[in-house]
Amino acid sequence: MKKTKQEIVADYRRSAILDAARTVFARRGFAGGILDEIAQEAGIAKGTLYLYFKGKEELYKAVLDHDMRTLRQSTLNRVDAAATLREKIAAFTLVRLQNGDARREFFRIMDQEQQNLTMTRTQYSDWVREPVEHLAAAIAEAVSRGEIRDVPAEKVAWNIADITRGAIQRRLMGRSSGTVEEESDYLTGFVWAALEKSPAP
Amino acid sequence: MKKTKQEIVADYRRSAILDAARTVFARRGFAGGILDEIAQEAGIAKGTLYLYFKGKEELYKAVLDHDMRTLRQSTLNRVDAAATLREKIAAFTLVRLQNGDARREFFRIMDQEQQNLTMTRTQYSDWVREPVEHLAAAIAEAVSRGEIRDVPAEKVAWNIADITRGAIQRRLMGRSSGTVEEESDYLTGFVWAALEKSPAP
DNA sequence: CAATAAAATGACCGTATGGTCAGTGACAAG
DNA sequence: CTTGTCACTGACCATACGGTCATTTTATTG
Repeated sequence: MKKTKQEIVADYRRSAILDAARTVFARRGFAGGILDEIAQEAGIAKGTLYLYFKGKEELYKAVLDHDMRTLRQSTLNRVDAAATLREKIAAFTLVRLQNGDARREFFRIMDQEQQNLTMTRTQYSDWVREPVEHLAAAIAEAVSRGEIRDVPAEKVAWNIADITRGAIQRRLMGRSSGTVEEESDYLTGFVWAALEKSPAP
Repeated sequence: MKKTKQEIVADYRRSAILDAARTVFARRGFAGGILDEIAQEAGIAKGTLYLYFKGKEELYKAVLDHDMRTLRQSTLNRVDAAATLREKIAAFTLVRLQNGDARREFFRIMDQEQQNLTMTRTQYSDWVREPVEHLAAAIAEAVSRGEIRDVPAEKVAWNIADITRGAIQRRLMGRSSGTVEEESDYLTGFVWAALEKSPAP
């Protein structure tokens, strides 16, 4: 069924509001984010916000939902598509770094989002955990195949997530000059050196 | 010169206020932290807060100042005291983990503190950077001595800081069961495997 | 074009909270 | 005991902000 003109306009408004909200929440956090400012940024009046979202909290959740879902999905896709463990690690770091560069504002929100919104935290922390656990499974399998050293798969997977996040943050703060590919290569190489059984002398 | 009774009481008040503020800011962040709540937690009236601090921002900064200074100092002491690179890495991870366990509230604030208080950010980011750069120097030196592989010292130092921070966060969130010593040993071992020149097969 | 419906607006309201200050009382000095 | 000082108090104020809704603007229909 074709979209009516109203639906198109409504979709456009909705995403304009989400973009504005992302910008403002990234700048000031949840508690500090001001709805008047979001409305202005979106080019509408404050009252209009309430035609599309129930209130501040729902708006915030809508931003997080959308962006985290996207990040989770693209990470899973690329990690699962990779054939070898090393490629999976490279894929993981690269997707995250690319996302970090492309959607700075969302990553700023992610950093703050450590404890707020306790109600829905389980949901979000699942979305964070899932890709890491896919990595962990691949690591465990590589260990059992004897491809790499005997390491605790889950811990290592989280370590990979941690150094990737750190690299992204340093990029967001303006340090670190190279391309995301270079950064991903470096990270993958570092981790691989820790996993390798016996590098040639 | 001996402290007068007033000075003793004043010191006590001051630190009670700092403790209360740390608790509340850790729970609700800067924007959400309520001065009435801090006063109640400290067992004083709100007006009294203003006898000891100029306002909300100064109070927040006082907490961060005190705790970050302490963390920076204890990290530097222990890292610099360690003789070998491996011991320095172990020292770094261990102090941070110990601090993470002992001062959960401060670390929760740290996590949130990514962009607020832009004025003083340079100050704080120096305090974060300094210990990492001591590590980096030790790594660079070990590289030039041929003790470890040829790695980019600064990057590796930040990677160590990143995995340590991640480990602390997972502990704060209630996952991860072992002692801080076990965790530190694991992290050190992981990093060392990545740095080692040629492990015996 | 008129009539009607739908969408958007922004002035307005209530509440929460950072900050103030006139008043209180505990304590020290004499 | 009296007096003066000063840390302390909490009622109070001003402001900011989330949320509402009567009114206005825009779109649709006949």
